[in-house]
Formats: sequence, C-alpha cells, structure tokens
Amino acid sequence: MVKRNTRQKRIIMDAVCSLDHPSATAVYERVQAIDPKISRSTVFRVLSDEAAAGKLLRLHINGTDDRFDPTLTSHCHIRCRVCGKVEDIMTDIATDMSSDIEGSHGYSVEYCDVVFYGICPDCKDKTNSVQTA
Amino acid sequence: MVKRNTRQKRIIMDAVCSLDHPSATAVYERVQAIDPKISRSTVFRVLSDEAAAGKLLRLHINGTDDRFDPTLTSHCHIRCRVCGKVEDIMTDIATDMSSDIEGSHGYSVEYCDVVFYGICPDCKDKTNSVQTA
DNA sequence: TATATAATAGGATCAAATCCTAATAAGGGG
DNA sequence: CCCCTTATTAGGATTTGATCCTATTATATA
Repeated sequence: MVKRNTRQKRIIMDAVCSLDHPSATAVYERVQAIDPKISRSTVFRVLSDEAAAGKLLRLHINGTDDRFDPTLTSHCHIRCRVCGKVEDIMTDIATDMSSDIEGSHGYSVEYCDVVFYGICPDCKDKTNSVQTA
Repeated sequence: MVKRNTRQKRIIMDAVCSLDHPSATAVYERVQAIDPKISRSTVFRVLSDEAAAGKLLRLHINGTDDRFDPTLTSHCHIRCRVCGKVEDIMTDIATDMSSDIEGSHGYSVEYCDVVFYGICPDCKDKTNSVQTA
C-alpha cells in the first residue's frame, strides 16, 4: 500500500487547479470553504508532498509566499508588482538556456525557474487614466 | 539629511561582498564576528533597505532563505542541489526574453529572475567516484 | 468485512523576517 | 569645532509561513 487517494487530497488538488497560482494559505482558505474540518497542516503537507513528487510546481517568487502551479510543462512566470497577479508564460526558452549552461559551466541542469517582474496591462491602463485625469 | 553612512551599514555591506550569495543569517554571523554588538534586526533591515534601494539584489531561491547579491548587472544564478552553492552566470539572455514578453503579453517588464537548479561539476565528480569505487 | 497502516486533525513548535521604542550617533548649521 | 536635529540602532517582542508531533481516523487490500 503506497499512496492513498483521500478526500482531503482531492479537495486540495482541486483547489490548486481552480485557483490561479495560489499560495498555500490561499489553498487553505478555499479548502476551508468546502470543508472546515480539513486542517492547515494537511494542506501544507499535501502541497509539499505533491510538489516533491513532481505533481505540482512550487514557485518561489520575490515578495510573496510560495505559490503552487499544476501546470508541469516547461514555462515561465510573470508577476505584476502592482496587483500581485502571477501569470504563466508558455515559452520554452529555458530549455535552450539550460543546455548552454551545461556546456559553459559544467553543471547538470535539472530545472530552471524564470520569473519576470513588471506591470500587467490592466494596471498600466489604470495608472495611465490616473495620470491623464 | 537624507541617508547616513553608519559603521553598521558599512560592515554589513562589506560582509555581503566578501561572502558568496549569503543569506541574511549568514551575513549576521559574519557581522557578529566583527562586532557582536550589531543586532540581528539591523542586519535584516539594512539588507532589506539596500535591496529596496536597488543597491543589492534579493534572490528567492527554492529551498533556501533569501540570498543577497551585490552584483547588479543583469545575470542569472545556478544552485547545486547537492552542496547548495549558488553561482552567478553572467549572461544577458533575460533581456531578449523581457522584450519578447513585453510584445506578447503587454506587460512592462522591469526585472527578471532566472535560476537554474542542478548539480555542480564538483558534486558530479564526487558522485562518479562513489559509483566507480 | 476485517485489519494493517497511510494519512489526518489540531495544536505545538520553528525560524525567517518584521515591528516597536528608548537610546545612540551621523552630519549639517551655526 | 561643537551643538542639535533626527536618522538609525539595539534588543526584545511579535508575526507568519511552514513544519513537526501524536492520538485518531479512514483507505485499500486480503
């Protein structure tokens, strides 16, 4: 008996998928709304375990707590420094970079995190309307 | 009177420069060895302030606490998952990527973090010698 | 269905980071 | 060169994301 498919685990994974790059706390709040009996430690443990098992990505993004991402294909992220939103960027540039690094630095590269920081179109629009008002 | 050049600040910045991508705690320990009267909160505050002022980079790297880097020119990082070492990779690929993102996603990109994870040449050698032994 | 044990609930605990306030000292003005 | 304003620090309290601990629960196999 290796791994059990528990109700808690299903609810937690559903929450990750239905939210947008949520933090563990955000997942916990969503899960609480569905079943208040599910404990914080279960949420943190399941997220950690699933990330360690490669079922989720665990993202370290400047200025926020860790985020979780069910999208496993190679991609980048971008965070708006105004509204805090994190978005996927489906590009595979990192793969080319990884092989460059292998050659030039002698590392075996296993994984690559690329995070852009900036201002999203929505927040740019808002800033502009304030300026022109 | 805008900003003061204090002895504590000088010691802390020297420590960051003499260490290799140190965490705040590593800086604190180095600083303690020089002057045990300098408090932990001063170290954390100075590092945060200098990072916010753009005098240092603050790196969020998976599986470790924040690291600080006095190198301000655009570059990437790589972390060995065996020994934990963090190295600079002086490449400017991120700049090209940033302008791509501006075009395709409408963001104003201000900054980009690129972190590779893998195994450094030293740790690879050790692994090999164990295997062949 | 019975049972061995993986997984959870809930609280305790840990550590990085921040906050608070009286005391200190940097550095510009006189 | 010294004084005075106030930015900065020391030191401890506090916050918070995350992990750990243990009795209890419930999954999945025989």
